[in-house]
Amino acid sequence: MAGDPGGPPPSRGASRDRPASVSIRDVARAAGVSYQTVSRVINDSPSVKASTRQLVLDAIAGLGFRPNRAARALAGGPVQAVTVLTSNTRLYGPAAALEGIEEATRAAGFALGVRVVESGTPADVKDAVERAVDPAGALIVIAYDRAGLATLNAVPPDVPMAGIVETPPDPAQAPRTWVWIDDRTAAMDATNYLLSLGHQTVHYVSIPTWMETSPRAAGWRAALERAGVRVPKPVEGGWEPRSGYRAGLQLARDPDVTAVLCGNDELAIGVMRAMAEAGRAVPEDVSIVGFDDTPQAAFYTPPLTTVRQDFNALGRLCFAKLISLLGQGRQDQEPPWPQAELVVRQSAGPPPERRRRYPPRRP
Amino acid sequence: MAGDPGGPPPSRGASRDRPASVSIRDVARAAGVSYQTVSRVINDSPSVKASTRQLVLDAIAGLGFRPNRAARALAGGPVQAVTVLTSNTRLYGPAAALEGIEEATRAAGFALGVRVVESGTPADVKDAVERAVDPAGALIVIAYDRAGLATLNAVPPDVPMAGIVETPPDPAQAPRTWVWIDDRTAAMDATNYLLSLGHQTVHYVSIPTWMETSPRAAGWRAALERAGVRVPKPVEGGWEPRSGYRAGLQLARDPDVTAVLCGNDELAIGVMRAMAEAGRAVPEDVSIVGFDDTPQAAFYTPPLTTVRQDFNALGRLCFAKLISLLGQGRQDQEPPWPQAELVVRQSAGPPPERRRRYPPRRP
DNA sequence: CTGAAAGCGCTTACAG
DNA sequence: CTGAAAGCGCTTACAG
Repeated sequence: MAGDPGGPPPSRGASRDRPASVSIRDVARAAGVSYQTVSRVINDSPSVKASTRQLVLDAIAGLGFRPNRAARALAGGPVQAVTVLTSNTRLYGPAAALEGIEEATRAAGFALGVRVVESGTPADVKDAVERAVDPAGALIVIAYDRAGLATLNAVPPDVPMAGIVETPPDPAQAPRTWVWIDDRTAAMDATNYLLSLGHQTVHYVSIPTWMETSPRAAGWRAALERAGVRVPKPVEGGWEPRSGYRAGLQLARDPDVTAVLCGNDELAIGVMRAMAEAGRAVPEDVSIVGFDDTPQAAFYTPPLTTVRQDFNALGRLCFAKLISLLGQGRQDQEPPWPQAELVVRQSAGPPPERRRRYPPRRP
Repeated sequence: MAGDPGGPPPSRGASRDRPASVSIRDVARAAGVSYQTVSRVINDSPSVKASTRQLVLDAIAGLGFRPNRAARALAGGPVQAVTVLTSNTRLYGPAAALEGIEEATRAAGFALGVRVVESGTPADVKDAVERAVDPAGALIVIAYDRAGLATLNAVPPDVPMAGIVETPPDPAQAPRTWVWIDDRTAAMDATNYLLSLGHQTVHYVSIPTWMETSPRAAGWRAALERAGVRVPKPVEGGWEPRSGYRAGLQLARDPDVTAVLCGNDELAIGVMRAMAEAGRAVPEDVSIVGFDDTPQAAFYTPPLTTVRQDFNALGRLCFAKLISLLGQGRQDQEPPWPQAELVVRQSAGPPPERRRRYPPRRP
C-alpha cells in the first residue's frame, strides 16, 4: 500500500513545493490520541501514561516521524541549535575546536551552524553576528584573533553565548562564559627545557603581535627573566607556515640564535624550512620548539618538540558550559579542562658549543 | 525613548523566554503599511512601489529588523539553508571544501549547517541523514570515503542535494549533481615526471584501499603501463601521517624502491619520516611525490613535489551547482571546475645510480 | 500596487 | 494524565 496510485507523483521541483512530511497530527491519528500528547512524548514530558507513550512511540517509528525544527523553534521550544562564529575554520586550533564542538552537539542532538567572520571591521562583525543570532539558537565564538574578539564583544548580552579564548577577558567587564587552555606554565616548561639544554637564551616567534600578552608569550618571558637571562625581542610571526618562514630567515642571520620557541606548529615548520635553507641544522645548530602538537608534528624531520593543546577537548568543554548556561545540563557533568603539556621529541637539543661535551641525542 | 520605563527588564533566563525580537508587524506599523507589504519588500517582490519600498526599508533599518529564519522556513519560503554531511571536518580535503562552501553560502545569504557521519554503518548513516534533512534546507555530501558514499546513497531522492566525490558514480543509476576534481591526468603527469627522472618504476601508497580505482591510482597505473614498466603492488595507506609512516617503513626495506607517489600529502610526510629513520635520504636515495598541496607542503624539508587540488574552489562550485538545482541561480554563473596540477618542488630527483652522471638539483 | 485570510508544525499555558 | 485553544513570525494565494 503505497498511497493513492493515481494522482501526480510527489514531485519536488526547483522551488517551493516541499515534500509533505509527516506531522504530529498524523502521528496522533495513527496512535489514537490528540496531537498535544504526541508533543508531550517527543518532549519527554513525565505526565504521559506509559502505555500511551508506547502507542505514540510505535506510531512515530511506523510513520518515520521527525519533528520539524523550524516549527519547534518558532513555537518557543528549547534551544537546540548552536552557531559557531569564527574567523577561520582551517587552521589547527579553530578546526580542532570545531571538531570537538561538532561531536558534542551531535551527542546532545543539537544542530550546528558555522559562520566565518571575514574580518574585524565593524561592518563584517555586525553582519556576522546579526546573521548568526537566532532567537532559537545559542552562540559559540572562537576568539583567537582580533576579528574573533571583536565578534565576542558585539554579541548582545541577552544572547546565550560561550567563548573559546586565548586568555580570559576581564571578568568584571563582561560576566560571560569562557573556556581557554592555560598554556603559560607549559610555555615556561618549554623555555626552561631549552635553557636546561644549555642555550644562552630562547628566541620567540609570535602569533600575531597583538597577542604578545598571551599566556604563552608571558610564560616564555617569565622563564627567561626568572633565569636571569637576556630577553630577546620577539619576532613577529603570524598563523601560517609562510610567516614562520619569513621569521626564520631573519633569525637564521643571527649566529647567536640557537633556540627558538614558536607560537604554533605551522610557524615552527616555516622556521625549520628557513633554517634548512640557511644551512643551519635542526637540532644540531639550532633548536626549535612549537606549540599545539598538530597531527603532523610528530612526523616532521626532525620530529617536533612542542606543547600539546587539546583543542578538540576544549571545544567539547565549551559546549558543555553552554548547555549548563542554557539550563539543560549540570555543571558537574562538564568534562575536565584540558591541560597544555610539553611533548619532547627531537627538534631541540644542546647548543652547538655544548655538543663537543655532550654527544647529540641521535647519531 | 527606550520603551516602558516600568516593567521587568528584558530578562533572558536559562530557559524558554526569548528576547522579544522585532517582527514584520512592528516594521509595518512603523512604515504605515500592512505587514504583507513588508514581506514583499524583504523578499524582493517586484510589485511594490518604489516609495513604499523605501518607507519599509527605512523602518527596517530604524528598528534593526531581521527576518526570523524559522518562521520563513515554516511558512514555506525559499530554501536558504544548507547542511554539509561529511565523515571528517579536519583532514585537508574536506576542511578546504567546507571552507569554500562556507564562503559561498555566506555570499548567498544561506545558513550553513555541519553534521559529521560517524561511520558508514547503516545506523549512523540513517541517523545523520534524518537529522540533516530538513524541509527547508538542502544538502551537500562530501563523499571521499565509505561513510560519505553510504550517506550519499541514503539521501531520499526528493531532497535537493549536491555531492563532492572522488569520481562520479554511474550517472544512470543516480541522476544527481556531483562535482569532483579529475586528477587522473595529474597522477599520470606525476608518475611520468618520476619516470623521466630515470626511475625504473614508481611505487604507490594509497588512500584507503577501496579507493584503488580512484582516478589518481588509475592515472599512476596507466602511466606505468604505457611506459611498459613493472607495476608494483600498491601499499595500503590511509588518510593520516601515521599510515604513511607505516607504509614508508615497509617501502624503506626494499632497496629497489627509489620513487614513491603518495595518495595525499599527509601520507607523504609520514613516508618521508620513515625514510629518514631508515637512513634513506630524500630525494637523493628516494623520491617522494604527494597529492593535494596542503599549506604546509611547500615548507617540508625538502619542500614537497605534489599535485595541487583546489578543494576550496571545488566547494564553491558545489554550492553554485546546488543553487542552480534549487532554481535560484543560473548555470552560466557557475565558476569553472578546478584542475589538478603537478607542482614540482624538491622532494623528487634522479635515482641514486643516475646521480653519478647528473649532479643533484641542490648542493 | 496593496490589504485581509489562512496556514506552515509545533509549543505552552489553560482546562478538565 | 489528556484534550481544546491560542499563537510563534512568516509566506503564499486570493481579493481588491
